[in-house]
This record gives sequence, structure tokens and C-alpha cells, in this order.
Amino acid sequence: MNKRVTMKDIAERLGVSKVTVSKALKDSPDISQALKEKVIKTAQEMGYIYNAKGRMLRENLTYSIGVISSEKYYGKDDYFYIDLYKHLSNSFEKLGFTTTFNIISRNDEESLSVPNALLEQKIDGVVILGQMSIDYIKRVLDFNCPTIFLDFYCDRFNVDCVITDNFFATYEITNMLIEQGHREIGFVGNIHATSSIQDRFLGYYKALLENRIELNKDWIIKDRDDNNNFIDILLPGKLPTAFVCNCDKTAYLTIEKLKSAGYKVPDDISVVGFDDSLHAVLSSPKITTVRVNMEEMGRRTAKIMFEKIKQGEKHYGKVLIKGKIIVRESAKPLK
Amino acid sequence: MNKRVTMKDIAERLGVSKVTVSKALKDSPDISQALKEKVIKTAQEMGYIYNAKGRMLRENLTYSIGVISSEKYYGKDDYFYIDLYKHLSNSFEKLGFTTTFNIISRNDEESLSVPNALLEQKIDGVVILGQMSIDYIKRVLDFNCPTIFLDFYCDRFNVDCVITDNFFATYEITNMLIEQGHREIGFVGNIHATSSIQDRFLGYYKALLENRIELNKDWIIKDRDDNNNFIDILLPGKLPTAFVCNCDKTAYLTIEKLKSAGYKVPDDISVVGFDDSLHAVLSSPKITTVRVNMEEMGRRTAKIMFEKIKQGEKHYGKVLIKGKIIVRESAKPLK
DNA sequence: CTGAAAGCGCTTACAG
DNA sequence: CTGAAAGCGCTTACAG
Repeated sequence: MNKRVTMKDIAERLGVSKVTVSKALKDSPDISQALKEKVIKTAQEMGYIYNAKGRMLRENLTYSIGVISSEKYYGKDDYFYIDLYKHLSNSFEKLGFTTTFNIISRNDEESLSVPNALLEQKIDGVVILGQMSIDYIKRVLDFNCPTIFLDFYCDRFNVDCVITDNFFATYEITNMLIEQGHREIGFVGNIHATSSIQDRFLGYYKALLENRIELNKDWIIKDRDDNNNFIDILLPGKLPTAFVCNCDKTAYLTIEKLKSAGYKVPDDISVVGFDDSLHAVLSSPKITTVRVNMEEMGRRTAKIMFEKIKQGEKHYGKVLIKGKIIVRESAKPLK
Repeated sequence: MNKRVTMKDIAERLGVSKVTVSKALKDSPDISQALKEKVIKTAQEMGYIYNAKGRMLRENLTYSIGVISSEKYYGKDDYFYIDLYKHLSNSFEKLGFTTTFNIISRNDEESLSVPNALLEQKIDGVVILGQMSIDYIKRVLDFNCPTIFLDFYCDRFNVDCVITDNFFATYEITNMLIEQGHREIGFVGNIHATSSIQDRFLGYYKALLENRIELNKDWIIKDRDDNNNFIDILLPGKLPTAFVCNCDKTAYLTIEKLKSAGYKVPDDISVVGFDDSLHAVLSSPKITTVRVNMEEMGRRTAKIMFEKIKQGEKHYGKVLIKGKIIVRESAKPLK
């Protein structure tokens, strides 16, 4: 590969200084229109390609962002974080940034082994996509590189995060059921398993409170043990008229359970889920659920990172992104 | 964020030159052991983090590789390329490289819009992961950046590629069936749809030829139209005793078709697939198939790229990676 | 074994 | 509107 053309080469060819070339190429008001056009034309003719390495050193910015994510989120039927990555990366591209993507193996997460990009200051910021071990997060934060948690939060660290508004979404979807005439509404999910299940439960509970509906403990049903392993769902003796499930997989399993007990969904009982995952559409009937607004999550994360890098470490705290209710067949008004 | 410590700071603290610091930190034989240890200790104390930006400019290398892949490979039940990316990225990390990952939207592929990393010489090489449009590939190659095609090839361009040995794998799996006593063996797949189906067909055909088994045209069955849209599989009047399918999804659909026609797999007829995808294990019976060696594909791609960058543009041509037969229940010896 | 000099390709602040 | 100077953090080639 022969040597690349630089601004200096263009400058020499045109008999101007490289400062002028630099300004012309970035469309600075300093330069006359005529000269700008000449510079751009010559650059094209000479096959010039801008070399960011000069700027990187000068500004001590690479305009690259590291996205770090645990291998455990990329199993056989997990596509959620790939979708989110896609949106995130697109948003950064629009702001002129490149994203490096590291899927951290179990081994590396265990041994606190961190990507080269972080070790060598090749990135201006880090997005941790999905919860990782506390120790690993600590290790990343030690590099003092602007960091955002995406799709999770962690009260132990005072780090900005962008997450779905779990609370508000179940509040809304429960309200929808109430407006449809339901007053006997259960919740399926172990509220001690994860913080996001807890938030989803609390949104459901708030909707009940606002409508002065008593919480019935028999209708709060576990879908998993405290270690997040799914367990058999036990239906209560007397059923409510609707179930709010903490996720689509649980909604799917609940529907299967109800069907095998001889109930019809949604004719006998309505069921709603959360996530709009594959389970929601594979289920029969298809599941009314909450779709996470990934595009907005990506956009906001990129925007906040951009501001942190450009304007110094402002603090944004928890940024909540609203989900959207997707109406399908698994829930219907109480007749 | 306060200013970062540089080699100069360490040098001043120790009263040596920054050349010495640089050499000590990269463990050069030029420096005495005692001094090395002192430098490393001081660097740690001062919170020094190596800054690759200096080296990037100096060497005109970023030690970053761009991975470019079309959005169409990241649909709801596609995880294949994520797995491959993971291995690829790991292999590059081991060589000291960072990988940027761009999933190109349909729009961007159409409008030939290319990632920032390529526009600004932020990467030393490009891996195109999975076939993209000819025009898009052309646009990428125009940047004159060392490029490797991963998991596809394209005779129009004289570009190195790393691919699964489709031909050899179906040759082997067909031979396995023949050794099990099968002599009436069909092939399911449209041999005009893609080049890899063609290669898989030819491997199957070679196994027949070697064993002097006549090719029966009635047993070459289409699974899709020429535009890659799946179509209903039409079973022939007289069935062979085994089917070699061009992929697991097709094997899955073939098995479903056979079952609904009243046949038992593998008792009445054996079926084998290719890819070891989700379909292979979701199917009942589970499918005997060929597993692509992703780890090796990633490793070889990284190694070849490394050599191209370090030793100049050697030519490697088509690098074939052997797959591995995974034996499951969908095929059995002819009694 | 140690270090002074030069330079990678840009941009910014300043002078004209 | 144009340009000379300085410098970002490293590394290499060379001198001692």
C-alpha cells in the first residue's frame, strides 16, 4: 500500500498552507468559498482520506466508545441486546463516533480481564450494556473513563444509567386492564428475584392503589426462585380475571398453565406480559405486552455520553425511557 | 477529569528520559532490570495508563479492526453471526487489537453509507461478516484498507476470505450415510439459490460419484425459490432412504413434512442437516448435522489480518475451515 | 545501558 | 481571508 495523501500534500499541490486545507475541509467560515471548493476538488482528485489519528492525539479524544457486555446475554434465544446495540451504535455513528463492541466471556468477567480499548485509552467513554458482576464494574470504573450503564442500574455506584421505565409501564398496562373492567388482577413474578421485577410489581400495585383495589396476596404468584431459576407456576384456587406478568416468558408459561387447566385465554382470563420478546408472538394467543423503546434508549445514551465527553462529567442520574403497550389477543375487556 | 499522567511525567519524577520510560514499559532488553522495576512501580503509583493515541499517529496504525455486517443477518432467530463475531473479536483482542462493530441497516447498505471508522482511517483492516451487496462491497474496497470476507466469498473480487468448507462437510456427512448402508439418498435445497447451497450439493454429489451411486433427479428437491424465499417442500412419489438437507431449517421442515405424511424419522427415513442451528435441537427428533468451527474461523481471520497488516498485503485466497459432524437422532443405519 | 532529536497528521490560538 | 508556530504522546534510529 503506497503512502496515503495528507493535508500537507494537498497544501503543497495548491500552494497554500495546511492550516488552510484543514479549515477548508471542515468548512470553516475562515475560508473563502472559492478556495474551499478548490481544496475539496483537489482532495478528491488526489484520493485524500481524512486521517483521524492526528486529531485523536491533538484533542486526546478518539471519538470511539467502548460497549461492554456480558456473554451471558447472548445465548441461543437472546437477541434483545443485539437489537439494542444496533440502535446504540447507529446513534453514536450519527454523532461522528465509532463503537467498539466487547462481549466479555464468563472467564474474563471472572478474572476481571478488561478490553484492550480500555487499557490503552482507545475510547472516550464506556457503555456497560446489561448488568455485570460488581467486581467487574468496579474494575471498569477504575479507569476513570466516562461510563453509562445501559438497561440496568446499580445503587452501589453513582453512575448515570439509561433504563426502561418498568414502574410506569406496568402501571399503565394495569390501568388499561382496570379501564377494561377488570378489578380482580393478579401479578406473576418473584418480587425478590430482581430489581426490575420489583419495579414492575410496584407499578402494578400503584394502579391498584389509585383505583382503591385491595391487593390480594393469593394472586401474587412466583414464576422463579430467588436465584432466578424458573419454577412451576401454581395457580390459586380462585382465579382473578386478569394476570399482569413480569415478562413475556412468564406470561407464556402462565397461559400454557391456564390452558392445560382448561381455561380459555382471553375468554376466561386475560394475561399481559412485558418485553415484546419472541415468546409474545410465539404464544397462542399472542400476548399483549410492553415494548421497550430501544431506539430512544440508544439515542439518549449516545446523547448523554456526547455531553459528558464534550462538556465534562455532568451528572444525569437515572434516565427512564417510556415503553409502549402493544395490544394483541391475550387480554380483552371484561364483559 | 484531571489531566492524565504521561510517560513524560514518569520520566520527570524519576529523573530519566521518556525514551527510557517507554522502553522500560514495553520490557525492552535495552533497559536494566532494576530500572524497569522502578519505572513500572512509579507508573503504577502515579496511576499511569498507556495512551495508544501517540503510537497510532507514530505508526499510522490504530490496532483496530472494523467488522461490517448487514442488518439482515440479525433477525429474531439469528444468532449465528453474533457467535462468530464473539470469537472473531476475542481472537483480535488476543493479538492486541480492538474491534469496532457496525451492523449496516438496509438503508445504509442501499445508499452505500459507510461507517465513520472507515471514512476517517480509524481502522487498519476490515472484516465483512456475511455477504453484502456488490455495490456496498465495492464501496468498502475503495478505501484500500486490507479486507477479508468472512463466511462468504465473491469471485468478482480478488479478496481473501475465510469460509466453512461446505463441499467437504456434505461430502463427509453423505459418506457417513453411505457407510451406514444408505444407497438411495436425496438432497433438499435449491441449488440455484446460493453459492453455498451449490457447494453443499456438490459435496453430496461427489460422495455419490465415489461410491458409484447414480444421481436421481427426482430426489433433488427444492426448499426455496431462486430468491431465497422458502417454499413448500414437495415429497417425491418414491422416497429415498435418506435426505441430505442443505441447512437445519430445511431439515426441520423436511422432517415435519415427512411426519405429517405418516413417515417416521429416522425409522423409515434418515434426515441430516447443516449448521447446528437452533432448528437442529428444537426438532423432534434432533437433527444430525454439521457444526461450523466458529472458533477456528475467528482465529484464522484474525491471524491472516494480522499478517496482512504487519507484513504487507500478502494473498491468502480462499481459506476453508473444516466443519464437524454432530451425531443426533435424525439419522440411523439402514437395517 | 541511556537519551536527544525528529516526526507521525492534525488543530488551535494567535499574528498579520 | 491566510498562515507560521506549537504541540498532542508516543517510538524509532542513532549517537554516546
